[in-house]
Amino acid sequence: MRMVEERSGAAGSGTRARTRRAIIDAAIGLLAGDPTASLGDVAAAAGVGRTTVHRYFPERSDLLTAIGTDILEKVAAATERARLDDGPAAKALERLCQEYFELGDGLTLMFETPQLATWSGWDEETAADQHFLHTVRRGHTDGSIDPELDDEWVRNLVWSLLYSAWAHTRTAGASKHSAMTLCLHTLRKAIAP
Amino acid sequence: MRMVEERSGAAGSGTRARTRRAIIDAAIGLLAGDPTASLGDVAAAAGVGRTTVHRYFPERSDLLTAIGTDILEKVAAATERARLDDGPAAKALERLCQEYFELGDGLTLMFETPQLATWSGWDEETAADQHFLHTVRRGHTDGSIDPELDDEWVRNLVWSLLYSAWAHTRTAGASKHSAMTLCLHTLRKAIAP
DNA sequence: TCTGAATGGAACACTGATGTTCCATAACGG
DNA sequence: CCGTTATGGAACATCAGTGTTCCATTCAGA
Repeated sequence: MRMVEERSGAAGSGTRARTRRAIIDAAIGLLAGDPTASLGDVAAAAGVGRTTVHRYFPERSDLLTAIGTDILEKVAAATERARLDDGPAAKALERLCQEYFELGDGLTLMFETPQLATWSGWDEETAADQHFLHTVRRGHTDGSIDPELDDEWVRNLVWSLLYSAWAHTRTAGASKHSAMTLCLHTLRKAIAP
Repeated sequence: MRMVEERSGAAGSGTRARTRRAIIDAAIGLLAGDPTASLGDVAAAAGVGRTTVHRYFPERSDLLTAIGTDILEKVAAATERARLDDGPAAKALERLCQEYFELGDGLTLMFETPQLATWSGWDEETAADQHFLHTVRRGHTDGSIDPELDDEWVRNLVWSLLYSAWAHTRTAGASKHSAMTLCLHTLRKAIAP
């Protein structure tokens, strides 16, 4: 008999948690490149047997859900770190941009995998999303963000720029840093009043 | 015995050409929403039997190739219409943006379907692509485009903005016109020196 | 009208992914 | 060190999509 560790979806720490993470991380990296990759591929990428993948995620959809949840958590954490309420809203968005950029493949997945969006907690406005939109509106009043630009438009814009930045590192072989510089430079000019 | 009409991939005009178009158009609309849609779904969407689809495109990859070619042609035509060499480069890009916007679902497909990009004539620089990059560099010298912005970055930026604009019409339920206005407004500010 | 072209649908074989079960082995942890 | 726990791999049933063949029917156009 063992302690009940998995009470709220978060597995206890130990061997299981580590394996679980390995599978999710491998899946994110792999699916970002090819959303149709098979579970066998995921298993291979994670360095575990296909059976083990099924042991942790009985159905493919279970894995997708876990990935979705995982990314949402990362987004929430990144939003937290950006301290959106500090200083001018425009500056806050730039900080957020940098934080989100670190999500890497998770970013690509959110863009290219509508299947993830199918899962429940997505278009239902996240707390992070609400916070983002609110910050844009704050920018409208504190004069640091162009009032012509809709809050939802700014959100879409930020995501697009981030996607572009990643694409830029791949297609133009630019360094992460220079891509981020271009990204921030562009964002700053785009949202300036 | 009949005239040899299909000499260069472009089927002759008549029943065959019309059916072919119906299939390609349906496929573009469907795959934009779900890149994994089956050929049976495509057939249903086109209002033809699955057998007929296979008659025109023996393998799935043949259909994908045809779609890729079709979109490339549309892009080329749109580039033509934008008259990139007329007036200030920045204005030229705005015109191009408007033309590309009309590609609709084709736009989404180019973004979300790397499988299409797998096919030959993609990252091999298209004439349209060359023309685009050249126009950006022209903008650097004629002073209408921020010299800080790499030509490839501007290209990625334009595509991202277009994608954002379409996403905006869906998520925010904005009209095509207002989305385009935001898009152009943002582009103008982003590339201004 | 009349003929060849175009189509739809059924039936079939084939393939790759999925999900399950079972068992032997390896690793972990007390 | 030993028992519990986790794992890998093989074998299997199932399923959906794919691609093919054949035939009866419909349609287009001369």
